[in-house]
Amino acid sequence: MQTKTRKEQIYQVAGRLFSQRGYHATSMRDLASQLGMQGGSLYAHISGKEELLVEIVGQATDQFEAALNPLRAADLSPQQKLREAVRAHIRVVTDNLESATVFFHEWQHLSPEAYAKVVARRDVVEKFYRDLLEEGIDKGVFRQDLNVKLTAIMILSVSNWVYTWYREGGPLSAEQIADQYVDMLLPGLLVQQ
Amino acid sequence: MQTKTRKEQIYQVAGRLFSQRGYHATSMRDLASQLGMQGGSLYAHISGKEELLVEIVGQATDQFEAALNPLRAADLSPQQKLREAVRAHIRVVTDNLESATVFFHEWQHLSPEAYAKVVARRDVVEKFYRDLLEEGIDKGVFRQDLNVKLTAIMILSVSNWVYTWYREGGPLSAEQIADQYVDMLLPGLLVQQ
DNA sequence: CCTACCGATCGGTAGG
DNA sequence: CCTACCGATCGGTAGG
Repeated sequence: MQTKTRKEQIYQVAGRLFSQRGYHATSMRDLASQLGMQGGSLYAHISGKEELLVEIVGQATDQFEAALNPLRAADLSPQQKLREAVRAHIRVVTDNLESATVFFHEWQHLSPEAYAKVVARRDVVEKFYRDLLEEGIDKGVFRQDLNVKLTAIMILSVSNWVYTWYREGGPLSAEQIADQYVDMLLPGLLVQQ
Repeated sequence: MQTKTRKEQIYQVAGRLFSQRGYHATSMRDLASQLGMQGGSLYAHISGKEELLVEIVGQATDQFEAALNPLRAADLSPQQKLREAVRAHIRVVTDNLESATVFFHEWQHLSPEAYAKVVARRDVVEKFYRDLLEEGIDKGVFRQDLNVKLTAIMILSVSNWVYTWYREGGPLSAEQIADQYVDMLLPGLLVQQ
């Protein structure tokens, strides 16, 4: 296991600063000084400030996709698949709190091309939950009268919002948060027994 | 009904620009030009850039308090009170989409003193929901094993997150969104019949 | 509300 | 990775 390349170090410190102060409020000199170098020296490693934002937001999106995609074809009941999805989703948020914060807060400040790509990849995550809900409806597990789109947004709301309040060392693990959320949400989704 | 004062116009345009571009990415000259004046002229009306942020965030907080506080002592069942609270909460978000966006995105960039005040006022809103849940538990309506704090955060999550996706002219009104959310959430909160 | 300006700082580059 | 620098722009002020 090699130590981090200088480039990865730069991304990491940029993620921390962007999440704390915001993208536009972080100067390249702030970033450089935290890395023990001069402002201009950063450009030996990166092409510009926006590369940092593109990279951090891209890393976060990668993580969400890597966490959810394997569940698409998983052999689980809809209830169990929802539980595993929310667990994985919240774990991505809590394990990558800084890049998740940058992802949710700063992606609007990307250039139009990078912005469009992120929108498309966000839509994939939302579609994952819509497909999951529709699968559950087809199987007779979830209520037929669900508003699939709004329900997917509800699941995303609670899972994403974790980035605003979760702090390491808090009383609940990512799994515990997810399980308690799913326990509260499932009764409203399931058909009456 | 008097037309807006110049100061109110400045706050409004600042809210729009801050919500679109972010606080730090909006220059006082951008703002001035949208108002048909020169950059320096703004300072005849306001003390500085931060006054704008303080004012916009303060307006949003005022709205949340004004919407929820009257419900504290309302003579409603816990279920109905929850429904009215989420309706009012989401209505504040949808009716003030720009200042709500600034509130959720930019309040971290306030000076330490202004920041502390906003934190305190956010805690009041969260406490409103915790009190509501505890009242429902005491009355035997909500489950005794609810994690009150996490449940309050869940309600805040879905209600607040509306700012990220709601657009005027969409298929659902604030009331419809709120009602569908509450319909889905209540079964998980109520004691089994 | 304008003109003209202030010092400070910005992202980025040239040349080593 | 550093020194030294570029033009541009920042928030804000003085004086009218």
